[in-house]
Amino acid sequence: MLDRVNDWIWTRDRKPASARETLSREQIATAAMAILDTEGLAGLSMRKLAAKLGSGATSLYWHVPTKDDLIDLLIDEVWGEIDVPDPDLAGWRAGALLFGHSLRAAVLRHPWLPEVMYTRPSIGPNAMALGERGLVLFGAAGFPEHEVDLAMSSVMSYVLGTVSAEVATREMARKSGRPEDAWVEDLRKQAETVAENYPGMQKSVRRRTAVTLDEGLTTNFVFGLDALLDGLETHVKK
Amino acid sequence: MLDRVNDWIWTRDRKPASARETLSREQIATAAMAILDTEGLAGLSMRKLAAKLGSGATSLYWHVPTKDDLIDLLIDEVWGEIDVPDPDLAGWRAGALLFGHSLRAAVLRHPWLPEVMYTRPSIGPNAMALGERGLVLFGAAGFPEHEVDLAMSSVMSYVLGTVSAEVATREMARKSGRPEDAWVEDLRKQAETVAENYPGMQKSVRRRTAVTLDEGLTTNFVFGLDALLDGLETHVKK
DNA sequence: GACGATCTCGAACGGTGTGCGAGTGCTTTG
DNA sequence: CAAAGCACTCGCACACCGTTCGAGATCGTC
Repeated sequence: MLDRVNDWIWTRDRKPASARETLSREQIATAAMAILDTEGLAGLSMRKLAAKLGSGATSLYWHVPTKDDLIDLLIDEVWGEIDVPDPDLAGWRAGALLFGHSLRAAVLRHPWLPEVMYTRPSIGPNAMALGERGLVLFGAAGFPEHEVDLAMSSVMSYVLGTVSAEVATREMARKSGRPEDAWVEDLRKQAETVAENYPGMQKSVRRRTAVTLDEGLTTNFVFGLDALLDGLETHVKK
Repeated sequence: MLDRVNDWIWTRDRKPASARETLSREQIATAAMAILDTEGLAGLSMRKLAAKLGSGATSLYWHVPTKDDLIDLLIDEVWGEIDVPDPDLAGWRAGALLFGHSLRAAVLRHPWLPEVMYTRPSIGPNAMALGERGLVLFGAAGFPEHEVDLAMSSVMSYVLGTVSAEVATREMARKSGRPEDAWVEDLRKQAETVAENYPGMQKSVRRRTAVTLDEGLTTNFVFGLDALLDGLETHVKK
């Protein structure tokens, strides 16, 4: 370079340990997460991701073995966002409720999760830590030992199942590009035609569309979670 | 043609209405279902499907607008396989239990379902009929009217959530190519290393791998379903 | 200045879903 | 019997995908 002395100073003043400016796995992961959260699973391609980072597509493969591995990383990142309260603070029931809501919120923040989470094992570090804290929470409730796993996994399954369906609905609304209440109204009209010969479904659709989308989905979620926890509570030894 | 007279007779003797032998939407659907059930979602491509039917890939597009539409068709087919008992026969609780087991069995028969069912609405004819019969079943239980939808959908969500995770496990075992018990043993070893610093998870893994894969998954499923139904039952007016 | 490690990346391979338009066989009409 | 029109098939091509390979650039270290 022409101005070698200044360049020397510059580069010396910057952290001398870090070599040239380079891609990192963390950088890739956060960029990928951003694309997933805004454009969904179908919107994430290695080329697009690389473009967002201003690099060549195949450069990514030096930092990440495979697209699937990258997604594994991101899934585990999501598991890391979930709150599992200490049972000493709020007690088991309240803790489980909080856990459920936190799990739901995380999935709503990352609506691509249901599409991928059922196709691979969850054995990343955050998944492990989540499981451990969950076992502590449910262990403190007083279930017979062999039921602790069962209780926890039934709550997780309920929450993930409900919120997966919820995400599907919300994504449809979002992708339609229309205002949410207008979309609900459209849906009602359409469903009423489709459900012409099904009086029960007719009424059901009408009931569901009588409230806000968010309100309806939340009520739905809470109702089932409460019922499940009610049922589980009868198993604890007092 | 050379033998025009005979040809005339031949063609006349065959149903004159049906024209030449041709592809049909049903044919395509059943072939696609077969591929999905044996090779999974990733194993289904339009070219492979066409090859299986002995036709050109793009011929399919005359009968089916799009691959996604085809999958919608197949999903609705699955909904059609599910049993929703008449509440007069077995009562609500037993009926709901049966419904849950039937739903689980259907998903286990079509393990590709969780990967796709959360990405689209279910408004096909079979989905509608299923919903209607479900509402009848849960309606007969004696829930307050506004809770009928909630109760039914919580059961569906629980079952689908649980069985989605179950399918993920089973598919992993299947794809490993090893005998099931050997795979479980491998999993136990691996999980114990991964969960090194998590004593609760350690014990949990050991508990889970102490029984058959099938036995463990079934117990898990039944436990949560029973608990949920217990919780729901307190809502019915006696 | 040379070497080895680290990192980037263009070209290419074998796949994907699907639009287009030409072609083929069958039925119906003149 | 010919001609027209419909129902259906399908090869080609396009734009995209994940990923491999190997050549190159840039660095710290001897």
